[in-house]
Amino acid sequence: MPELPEVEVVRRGLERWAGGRTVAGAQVLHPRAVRRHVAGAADFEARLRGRRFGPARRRGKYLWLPLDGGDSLVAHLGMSGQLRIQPAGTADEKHLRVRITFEDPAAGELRFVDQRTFGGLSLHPDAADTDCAIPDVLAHIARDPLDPAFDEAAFHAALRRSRTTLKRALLDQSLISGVGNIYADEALWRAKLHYERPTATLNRPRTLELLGHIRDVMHAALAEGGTSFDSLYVNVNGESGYFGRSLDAYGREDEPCRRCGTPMRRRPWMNRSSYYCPRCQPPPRPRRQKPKK
DNA sequence: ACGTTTTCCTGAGCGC
DNA sequence: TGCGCTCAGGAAAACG
Repeated sequence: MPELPEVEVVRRGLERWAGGRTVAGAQVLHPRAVRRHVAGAADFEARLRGRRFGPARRRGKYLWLPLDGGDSLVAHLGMSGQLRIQPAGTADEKHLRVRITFEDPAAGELRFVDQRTFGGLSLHPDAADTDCAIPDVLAHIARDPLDPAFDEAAFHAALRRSRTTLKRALLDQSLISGVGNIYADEALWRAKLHYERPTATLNRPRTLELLGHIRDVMHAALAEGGTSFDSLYVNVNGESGYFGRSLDAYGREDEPCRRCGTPMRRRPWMNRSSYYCPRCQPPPRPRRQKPKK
């Protein structure tokens, strides 16, 4: 389950191993892996041939490689996606979905491997109305907290304006991108905030503190060289990262809170789970709807 | 227009 | 041994 730091590691790997190279051919082995390329697998393959990759870019968990001529190859790893550079002739992975070969085959081929096929590749033109070059399909994705241009004031204003709850807001890609279930729980634990706290109750310093914790937990992951929760994630060099040792909240049901020792809790939340410390992160007092007599 | 729910997909893990 | 069930996850479509 790659989160933003893992995706950043993949970006760096793509930049080093695919940037500047020219595509010899592309082979789609599973149509679902290119389902977001609406013109279809054959079109995807045809339009990649002969194109040269520019420097790899990222926003949130989306990756893209600009192509000479204007479009970009957009990638999302989903839950189980991997991008790997493999020597030509290496046995196909069981869940190999797309293979991209280059005009300099000695430097290896690019493979998209994805067991659960939530991820995928597609080609898109750049958005016309943005100051920075970004594929049109990503124009609605907010900047991520590691982006120097992330607008903290606008994020705080959005929290104040909205009537939603904290974790929902953290996972809302139009407000802030790149925060997944794991790091949302980690950052909320660090900030001692409950996941169902109404966003409008945060004052500015509290919002900034929460953003600081999000960045801290992501930087910590990056410092470990890109991390992951299980072996499904592999970076472009085929090395798997692991951040499990550093998790303070996610997956720690019934284990003692590392701050106060209280057993951590897990609660069902939006068809998944939220982990929190009931003492450090007390639930918000239910808003009184109508004063009962 | 907004917030919420459902959907997509596969394999690991579990109870029986 | 194997069946059927639950769970995991991001993001977009569908729903209210």
